Amino acid sequence: MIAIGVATRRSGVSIETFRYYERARVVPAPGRAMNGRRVFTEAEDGRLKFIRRCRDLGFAMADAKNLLDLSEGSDQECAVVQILCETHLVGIRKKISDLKRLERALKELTANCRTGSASCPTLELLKS
Amino acid sequence: MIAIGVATRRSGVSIETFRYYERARVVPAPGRAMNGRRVFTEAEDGRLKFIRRCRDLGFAMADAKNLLDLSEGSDQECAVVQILCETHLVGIRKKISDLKRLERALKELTANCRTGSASCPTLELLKS
DNA sequence: GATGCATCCTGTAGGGGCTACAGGATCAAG
DNA sequence: CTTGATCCTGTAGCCCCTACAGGATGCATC
Repeated sequence: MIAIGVATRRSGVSIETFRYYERARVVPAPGRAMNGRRVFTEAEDGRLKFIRRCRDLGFAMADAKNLLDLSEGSDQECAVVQILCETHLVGIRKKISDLKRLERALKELTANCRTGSASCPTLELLKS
Repeated sequence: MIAIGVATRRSGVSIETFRYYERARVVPAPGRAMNGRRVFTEAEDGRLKFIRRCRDLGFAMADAKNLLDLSEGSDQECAVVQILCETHLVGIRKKISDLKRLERALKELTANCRTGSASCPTLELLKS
């Protein structure tokens, strides 16, 4: 008899977010008590934690759901999991290098930014 | 007499995106020709490029607009610009370190991922 | 029993920053 | 005169929540 508040607190997902997950069919809808409130089983609790962990690792919702499905399937296809993770890793690395380029560009842009000049060199650079 | 297609192609902003900018009042609406089509001046062209550059540097829309306003103001307050850039830089660096943590976590998660095992170690770790 | 607070419910709207249509009108070239 | 490019408005969708409004319960206390 796990209530929504308990389940979500345990997994670190907010109540609102869980309801969104339910609506979006990320996780199957839990059963209901007589009073209409959601009742979570341990399995549903686990699923929520699983999804949350995937999200924390930066996986997209679709990937998270995919991984969840794989983890519940009879044959846990390790190869598929590996591909998903590897692809994600590539994306993360690309983001890092993109941000590093941004960092460099921004540093360069503001390199001449010293108080005291009449017009702002940074703005001048942005203007072209 | 610059048409929307030309102006947006020049700045690298798509037509649809420009119309969104206009709607969202990111840039002032350009004038219209007799036939109802937008007519861009050089100034509007420049603004579009400016915004685009800011976006390329990862600035949020609000910041980009802010910088644009600053660049068109009479006194280009360099200090404000500097603060905006510095804050943005901090955000970028945080994102980089967050992603690096992700990268490490993901690498660790999949470290045991070798073909041939009965159950997928990665999934086991995600399950907890 | 009444009060009060916590918890839960549904439903809807908003956010950021576009993108992708549908369904037209107009223009320029051949 | 026809074709194809360009433009117009308006609306809906994307991702992943978040934030209400407006209510119904549950539980502890007086």
